[in-house]
Amino acid sequence: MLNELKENFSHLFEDELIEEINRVGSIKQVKEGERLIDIGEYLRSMPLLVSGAIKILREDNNGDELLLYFLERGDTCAMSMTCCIGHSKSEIRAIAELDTTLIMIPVQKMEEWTGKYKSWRNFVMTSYHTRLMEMLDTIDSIAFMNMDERLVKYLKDKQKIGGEPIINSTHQEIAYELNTSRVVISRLLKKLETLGKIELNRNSIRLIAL
Amino acid sequence: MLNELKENFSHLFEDELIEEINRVGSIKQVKEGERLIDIGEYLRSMPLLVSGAIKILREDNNGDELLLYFLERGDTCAMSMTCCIGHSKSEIRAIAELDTTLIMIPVQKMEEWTGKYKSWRNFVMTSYHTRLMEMLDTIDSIAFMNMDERLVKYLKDKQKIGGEPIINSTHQEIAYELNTSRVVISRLLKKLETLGKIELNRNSIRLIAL
DNA sequence: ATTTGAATGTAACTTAAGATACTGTGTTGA
DNA sequence: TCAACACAGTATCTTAAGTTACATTCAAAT
Repeated sequence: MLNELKENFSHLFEDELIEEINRVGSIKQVKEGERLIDIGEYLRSMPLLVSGAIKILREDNNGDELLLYFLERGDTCAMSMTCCIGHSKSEIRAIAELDTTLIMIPVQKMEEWTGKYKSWRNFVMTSYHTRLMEMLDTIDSIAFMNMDERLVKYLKDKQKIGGEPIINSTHQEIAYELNTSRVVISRLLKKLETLGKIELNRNSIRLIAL
Repeated sequence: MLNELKENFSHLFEDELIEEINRVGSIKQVKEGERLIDIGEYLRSMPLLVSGAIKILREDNNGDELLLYFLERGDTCAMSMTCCIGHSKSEIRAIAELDTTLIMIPVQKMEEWTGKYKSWRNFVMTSYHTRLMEMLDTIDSIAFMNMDERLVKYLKDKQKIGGEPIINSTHQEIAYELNTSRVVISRLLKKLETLGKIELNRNSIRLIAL
C-alpha cells in the first residue's frame, strides 16, 4: 500500500501523513459494477481513490435515477466526509464504473488529522470545492441543456473516464443515468449516428467526432 | 458588532474566536435586491450572515438564470470560502432577498483560523455539508419534479424565508428564478388559485393552503 | 385626466420528450 | 437447433412546457 500511496498522494500529503495513512488505512478492491454504498446506508470509513473510477448517483422516491458525477484517481467522496462526521445516512449511491482500488480510512482518524496536518485540511477543502463545482456542472446540464446535448456530454464524460472511444453501455443503462427513457436515448443516438458522429453496435457505442 | 456576534454565533464559536472576529471583521448592510457578488467577480472577504437572507443564483451563457438556494442567519457561503482560498472567480450571483446584515471576514484570517480553532473548522465543514445538501435538493427539484411541483416548492421556500404568507414577486421574476417563461408561471399560478390554494394580486401572491 | 408602461390573463400553436406498442436481430443456453 | 431473452429500431400518440400574440388592467408620471 505504501507504494500506491507514495505514487498517488505524495504531492498532496507530507511524508508523516502518508506513513500514518499506511498504518491505519486498508486497501479495498472493487469490480466494475459493484456497489460501494447505497442511499440510506451508513458508512464507517472514508475512501481515497487510488485507481479506477466510481460513479455517484442520486435516486428519488419513485426509483428514478440520475448520474451526478464521477470520482477518479486522487479523489475522495465529499459526501462520505460529511456523512462520516455527522454520522448521517448516505444521500447517494456509489457504483464502481471501472475496476477500482481504494484506501479506506477510519472516521476517527479523519477528524484527528484535520487538526494535525495542514495538507489534510487542504485536501479536504479542495475535495469539497471540487465536488461543489461538479454539482454546479450537473445542475447546468439538467437546468440549461436539452437531452441531445446532455447525451453528448455524457458520452464525452464516459470516454474521458474510460480512456477509450468505445462506450460499453446499453441504451437502457444510459437512459437510467440521464433519468429518461430508453426510446428517447435510442432516438437521439440514431440521430448522432446519421450525422456520422458515432457508430452504434450492440452493447457498445464508438465515438467518432463528437 | 460584538453583540450581534454573541447573539448569533456564541453557540458555534468559542469566546476567543468571537473576540477575534470582532477585531478583524467589518459589518456590511445590504438592501433588498442589492447584488453582493456576480459571476466572474473575485471576492476579497467571506460573509457571515447575521440577519436577513441572500439568494444564490446560477446563470448560463445565454443569460438563463436559476435559483440555487437561500442563505439565512448563521449561514456562510461555501462558494465564497473556496473562491477565497483558491483565489478563483465566483461561479454564482448573490442577491439580497431581504434587508441583510453581514460580517465580512478577511481571507487570510479564514485560513489562519482553520489551523487555530476547532470550532471554526467545524463551522466550515458544516457549511460545506449544508451547501452540498442544498445543491442535492436543487438537483432533485429540477431533475425529478415537474414545473407545477417546483413552483409550489418555490412558493413555500419563499414563505419560509420571508416569514409571511405573502410573496411580493411578479410572475416574470418567478419565471427567471425557475428558468422558465412568464406565461408558464401565470398559467400554473392561475391553476393554483382556481384550486383555492393561493390568491393572486398584482405584484403579490397570498398563500392560503399549499 | 391622459398617457405610458408594467403586470397579468388567455388563446393558439410548436416542440421536446415521455409512453406505448410492435418488429427484428443477435446471443445464450437448454 | 431452437426457444427465450435482451437489445435495438421505429411508428404513433400524448403531454408538459415553451413561444407568440394580443387584450386587459392597474399604477405612476406628465
